[in-house]
Amino acid sequence: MDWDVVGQRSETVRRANLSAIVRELHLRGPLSRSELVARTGLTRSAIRVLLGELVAADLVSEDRRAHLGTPGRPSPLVHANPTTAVVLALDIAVDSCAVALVGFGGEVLALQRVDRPRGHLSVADTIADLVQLAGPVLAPTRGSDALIAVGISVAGIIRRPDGLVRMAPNLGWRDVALANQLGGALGVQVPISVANEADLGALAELRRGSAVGLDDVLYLSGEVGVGGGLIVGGRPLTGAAGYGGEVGHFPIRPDGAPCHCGSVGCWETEIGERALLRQAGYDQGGGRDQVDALLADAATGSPSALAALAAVGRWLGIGLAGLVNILNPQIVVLGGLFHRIHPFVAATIETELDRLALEASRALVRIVPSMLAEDAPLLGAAEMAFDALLSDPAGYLGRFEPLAAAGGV
Amino acid sequence: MDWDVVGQRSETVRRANLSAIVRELHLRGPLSRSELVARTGLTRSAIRVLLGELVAADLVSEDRRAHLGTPGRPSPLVHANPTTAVVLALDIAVDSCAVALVGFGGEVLALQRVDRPRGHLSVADTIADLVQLAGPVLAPTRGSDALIAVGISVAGIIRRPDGLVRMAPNLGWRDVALANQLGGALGVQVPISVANEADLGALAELRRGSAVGLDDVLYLSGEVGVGGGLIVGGRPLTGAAGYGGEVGHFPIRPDGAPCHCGSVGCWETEIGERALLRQAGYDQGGGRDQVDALLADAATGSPSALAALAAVGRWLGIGLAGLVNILNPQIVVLGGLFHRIHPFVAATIETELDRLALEASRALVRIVPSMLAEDAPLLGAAEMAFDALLSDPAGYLGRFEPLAAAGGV
DNA sequence: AACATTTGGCAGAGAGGATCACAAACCCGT
DNA sequence: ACGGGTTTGTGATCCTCTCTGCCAAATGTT
Repeated sequence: MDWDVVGQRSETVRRANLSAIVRELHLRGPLSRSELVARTGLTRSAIRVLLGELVAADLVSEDRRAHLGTPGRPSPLVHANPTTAVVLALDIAVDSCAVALVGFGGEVLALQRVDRPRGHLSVADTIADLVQLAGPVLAPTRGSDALIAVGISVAGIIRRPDGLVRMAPNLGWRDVALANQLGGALGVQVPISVANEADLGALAELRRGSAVGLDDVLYLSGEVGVGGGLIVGGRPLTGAAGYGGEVGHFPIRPDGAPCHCGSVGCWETEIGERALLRQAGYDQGGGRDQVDALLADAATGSPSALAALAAVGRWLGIGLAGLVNILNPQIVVLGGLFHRIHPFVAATIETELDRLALEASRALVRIVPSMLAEDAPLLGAAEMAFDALLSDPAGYLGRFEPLAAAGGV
Repeated sequence: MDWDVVGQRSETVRRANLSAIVRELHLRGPLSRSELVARTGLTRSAIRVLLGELVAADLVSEDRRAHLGTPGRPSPLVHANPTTAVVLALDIAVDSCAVALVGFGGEVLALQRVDRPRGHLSVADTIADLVQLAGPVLAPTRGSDALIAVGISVAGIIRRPDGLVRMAPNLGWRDVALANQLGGALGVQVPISVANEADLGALAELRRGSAVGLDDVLYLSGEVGVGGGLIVGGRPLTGAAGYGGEVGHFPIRPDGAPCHCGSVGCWETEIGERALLRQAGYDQGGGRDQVDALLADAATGSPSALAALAAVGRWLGIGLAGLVNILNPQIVVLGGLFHRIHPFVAATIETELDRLALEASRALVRIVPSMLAEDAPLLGAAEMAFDALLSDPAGYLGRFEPLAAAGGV
């Protein structure tokens, strides 16, 4: 049921403390030793020993910090080494594919995104595209042990914990064991995890974006469909099998239009890309270019474009009011399509929230556009890939030591 | 952000292990020592030392178990002592008030419920009623240190962590600091926690009811209003300030009827008690008696009663489909009103779920009536009151020792 | 230049669980 | 009834990890 039904021992303490240090350095950036002491509540001695191991493993480095004018012996600045441990992140979106190499500490060492024609691309073709894209990005890591994991974001319903792609309607996929196939194609031997694009967008905003430091977050993702990523009490809501967060398929208008999912009146049918384009009189299947055109027209005051945005904004507000009531989040982050239309819908959303949401929850929530924009799911995939290192650094300490690896015991 | 940013030490390990043992005994009932060894993963030696402390504090006892036919030395049965540590639970519902005394291990030592006329009862009157009700129940604990905490369930929106009753529309309360007032009136010096009735119903079903052993649970509560209690990843979803779970106010029919909360088309306006009674042609304000009459009529085949139940069942299914999509729970537990009408709506709900919910999540969820029925929130309040003991038993070890208490150090 | 302040370094202490050998208590077969 | 096999409780000792306390180092201040 939870971690605490399993017995703890001294080793557990070490692991937790090492994890706390590594997590702080990865998430909050460089810190002095004394700041680490303050943050973790450990003593200088304990920090020293633990840091010693991390330094020996080349995961972190200590630098003499420039004098900062305070009395007392200066504390060296500890920072994560971005090239000792890196992860590969992949994003399989509807209009594009992307790949990134992210170093421990969060530095983005490389990032490539290519647009793709919309439509049902086969799994094999997609994998070929990704391998081609990842090749040069991955090149610097060949021959070293720096690559520790791969994370993949997919616009679809993904089963946890095995990462099976149960259904990706906009890709035309069903029950695809993506991790296995990609692992072989990429020629990497590290763990590969797959997750839903919205869930990873939420994780990215939580760790690197507009929700840093918060515990209860709703990330709303708009690709062709509408997805949601939920952070509850500081941790991702996955549900029983990883299918949680599908807010786009709440039947918000049960007498409304049929949804491609088989249901009727889903929120997506009112706020999705197709709904927006249809109401504004654009080609529903046109995708990204059509949305660009719509936004350009709206900027020049086109009444039909503005009316369509107002309608979508209204339905956005209605649905968000319900979700705010259910989840009582501190922040709602608008990603994807909603990030792009945010300037045109922000006021309407606030109005609807005032009208419909419970006062207590309403007063606490802010609605903001995504900070990471299009790259949120990609960077979230990287963060997911770092999770194993962050929660148990001890398991990784042996693998980076360049000297100890050569010599025997 | 989370527990693991704070440094761990040996003492933490002891606390966690003690907590694991106490939790197992409280939640799973009597276990042999060897079963505890298996469950916690600790060694016999460690279990022995930890149990020694618990026995010395009189929190648990060891009995020679009746021989059970297996070879090897028999392992003594360890069980929680129900009278060493007890909690008082109070339930302030719309139609009734209840009080219970629950012992460590979960035994209900006393339970009293009294009906109350519906309407706006003052805080002072309610407190007086509760004190009168609690008096005899609490009598056996006077003069001892057995009472460790009080938990209160209220049909309203409660702020965490201080338990302020922000709004209880069916009681007519607003911003009531209930814990302070009740503590004085009851004459107890122990911590008092207050929480929402649906949240506690969910907790009770998770620990003692139909959701035992599950991690993702939606408890749907129907008093006059409709509330929800969510268990996500094994722990309660509270949201940023404790207001989470208000599923009754999802705008499921935005062109529908105004809700007393100020919004329009809330789920509650379609499935709440008033909606049920209205559609069946009964007095909306009649409350419990009217519902009983409706159910009796439905049992004899009354078309209007059955039609109203069918309509409510349909809207129940529609809303649950959305919630199942969002939360991907393993189980949905119907409490309160929905527990009572379950036989009449179960089939309709399942049909609507088949029609509207995403296949992946739909396949995993079961819809069941509450096992604990009317007492779920009350028993949940008791479980909440036990939380401090379960998560840090070490803090309580000193207070029960009858011998050590007398002699000083 | 002397002092105050903060921090790193290091040895010893303390806490807590694991290990291991042994004894106790049960079963079963003869 | 008796001895072997099996499982479990007991207790001494060991191992791991952090804390405590003292000293040295590095900086600012007077």
